[in-house]
Amino acid sequence: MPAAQPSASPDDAVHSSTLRDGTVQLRAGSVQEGANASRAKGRPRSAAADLAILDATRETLAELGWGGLTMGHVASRAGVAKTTLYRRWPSKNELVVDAVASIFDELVMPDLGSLRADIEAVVGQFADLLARPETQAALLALFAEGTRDPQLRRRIREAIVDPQKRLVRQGRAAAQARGELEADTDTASACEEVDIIFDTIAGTVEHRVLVSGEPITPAWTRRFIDLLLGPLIVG
Amino acid sequence: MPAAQPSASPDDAVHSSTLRDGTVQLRAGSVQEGANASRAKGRPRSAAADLAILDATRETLAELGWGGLTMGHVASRAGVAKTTLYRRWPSKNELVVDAVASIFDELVMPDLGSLRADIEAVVGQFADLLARPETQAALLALFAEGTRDPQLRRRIREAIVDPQKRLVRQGRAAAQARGELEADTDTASACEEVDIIFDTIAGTVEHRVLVSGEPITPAWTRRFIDLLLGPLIVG
DNA sequence: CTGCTTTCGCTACAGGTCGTAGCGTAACTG
DNA sequence: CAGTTACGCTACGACCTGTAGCGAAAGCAG
Repeated sequence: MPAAQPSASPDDAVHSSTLRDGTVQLRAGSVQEGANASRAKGRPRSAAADLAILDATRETLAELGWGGLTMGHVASRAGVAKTTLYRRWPSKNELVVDAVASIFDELVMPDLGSLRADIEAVVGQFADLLARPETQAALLALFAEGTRDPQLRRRIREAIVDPQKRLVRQGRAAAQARGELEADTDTASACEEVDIIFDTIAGTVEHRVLVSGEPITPAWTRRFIDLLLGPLIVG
Repeated sequence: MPAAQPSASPDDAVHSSTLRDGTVQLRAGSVQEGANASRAKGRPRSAAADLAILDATRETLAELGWGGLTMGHVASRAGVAKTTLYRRWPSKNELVVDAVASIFDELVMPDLGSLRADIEAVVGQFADLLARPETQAALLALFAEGTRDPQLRRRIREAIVDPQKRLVRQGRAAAQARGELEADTDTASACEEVDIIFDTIAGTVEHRVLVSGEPITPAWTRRFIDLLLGPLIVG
């Protein structure tokens, strides 16, 4: 269990989330402003090193894939000592989660005036994302590790999966406002609906691209949406 | 690229499938019975060792997961020298493909009298399969490696993915015979339809179980099928 | 400016895995 | 019997992991 110390270090929360304890700390001025509880005593960590490491991780991932990604390799590529990596991330998995999570933030729900057009646009964005080498190499490898390590799976869900469910919620809300979808009856049922739709779209596109290895063409997207948009349309 | 030589050895085809050439040979008495073309000169390979290795692979996979699976570990567990593994499989990936492929052969299309019931049954079988530790540990890890190695991806498709499309074809044919689905207009379009349906069902269930980490309940299955069975039903 | 604290890069290390090579032996064929 | 091939064993070099110790650098408090 080599991951013990870094979570005790005060600034693990710098990269947006928890390591193993449940607490999430925002950066900013911590609890009391003047006090600076346990921060800012000695030499501060180099923010430039953080960025260089994450960039080097993404680049190496794209070139050599998951198996070729070595902590030593990333370190030398980032112009940083290997020990510096281990001071920030306890293992390769955690590093890659942080390096990859940001990629998915570029997905947006456009609101193009119809549910079909909205889904088509998001599927297209997602397909483009999955076509990139670093995403391809990282995503399934992360998911695979997640099946073994519940802690890691939780982190993946918090950092990558769950945030993207906003797309489904936004798309549903827009379609409901247009009258394309019925309004929600109860909240719990709506949540399950969101989960199902998300698993369906994400799972199908991932399976198509990453497993079957076939590209996402506009024609395919149309047929896929034909399959989905049966019982959902109200009129 | 250490995987070059073993494929030259004459009996790589012994384990049920191809290594890198496209040919698939069953074991049994090979092509001509008396002739034994290029086989049977020296000491034959132990079939018991093959089975022991594949069993040991599945067991180790279930216990230690992909990361914990070591060639040396598998060898000693199977009561076999490590070199014997490398004489048969060029790498861990290839070994695991063979060890896992057979698991999926147990899926069957039941023909229960309605399309909904058929899908429900197959989804249930698939969910049970994905709940097993060795499947969980292996499947995503294999897919992940496949994104890096086109050769391996082809093997995975041939050994694991494509064979299961029979389920979709059988289910569609049965539903068409019952009049639940329209008959196919042209063959190419039907093939694409099969691909889409397969990616959708497999991808969604995998995403639900392996990524979201939520169980497949009967209620979930019903809602998922509600989502699918819109435009497909003819009446 | 002088301590105090923490991070930095560097080197070295033990432990483990990979995949191969060489050896003597076992099994099977003609 | 000789010839051929697989077998188990041992050893090996190369690589990666994650940690430890060192001197130096970078901030902050007084």
